[in-house]
Amino acid sequence: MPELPEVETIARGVNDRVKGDLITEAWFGSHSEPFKTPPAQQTDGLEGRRIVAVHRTGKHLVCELGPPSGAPLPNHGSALKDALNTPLDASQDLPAAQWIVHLGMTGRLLVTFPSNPVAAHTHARLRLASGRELRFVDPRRFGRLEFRDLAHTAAFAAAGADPLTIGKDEFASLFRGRRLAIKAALLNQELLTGVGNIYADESLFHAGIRPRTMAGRLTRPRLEKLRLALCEVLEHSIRLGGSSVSDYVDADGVRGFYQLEHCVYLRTGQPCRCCHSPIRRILVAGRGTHYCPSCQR
DNA sequence: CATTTCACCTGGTGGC
DNA sequence: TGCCACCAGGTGAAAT
Repeated sequence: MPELPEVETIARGVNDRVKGDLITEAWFGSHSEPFKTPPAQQTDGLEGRRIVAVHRTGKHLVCELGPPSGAPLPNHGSALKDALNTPLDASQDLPAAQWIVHLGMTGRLLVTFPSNPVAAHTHARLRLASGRELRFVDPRRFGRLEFRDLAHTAAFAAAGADPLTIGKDEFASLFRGRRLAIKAALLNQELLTGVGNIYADESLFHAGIRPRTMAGRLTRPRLEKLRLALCEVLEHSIRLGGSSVSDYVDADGVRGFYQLEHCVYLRTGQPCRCCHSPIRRILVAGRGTHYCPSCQR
């Protein structure tokens, strides 16, 4: 289940490998679910565009694309860097389109080569001028692919705030007056983007907060403790390449290691790493939720 | 309007 | 061994 650290890891890996590359050919599968923009429209939009950069916004991967074909090829290093750093007046250097990838539950964005065997449930293949191929694979098809032409559409923007950059006051105000469990609030992407089941459970453990605690009843010091725990957990996980609990892999197909650091997630019945009480599993907002009955009050 | 529930999918699990 | 009911969870639509 790709959440913020997994998506950040993939974004960095994909960016390192395809930044500056040219999309020569786009192929899409026939299942309708993954396409927020119709496949034909994505093909038309993507072919002939250069990938300026790939980054993460919440749980979304955003590929910033240059103008359609014919754009002069900058020599990879300096000219591209200039294009990224140039202020708003040089409009032809601005990203002219975006390809937005949401991985859902089981999605993968992989950088391989056309000769490599195509995995089952591959829904998109982008051939690149370098000889590489960018592939989107998603067995459950909860993921989404969207193309935005910035000449006609606004740039992608997340509804919620990024937990890594949000300040103390803004964080506290997100939960004021809310009459739902703090766990449910953490999962709400309109409040915070990027937090899913793993990091909600882990951050609540590190903050010593019960998942069912009413969000609006938490004191400011406890909310600040939660914000800091969330930052630490997310940053630590990014350093370890994310959590591989089911089938998550990065852009190169490599697993992460943060699952080894989990204190509560999927540790039902196992002793708490802190006090040795058995970890409990309950249902909150319809989702499996793990916590330590003694460390979290 | 805020909150809760459910459907969307497939692969993995466990019962028989 | 094989078949099948059941569950997982991110998101958005529908229900409360």
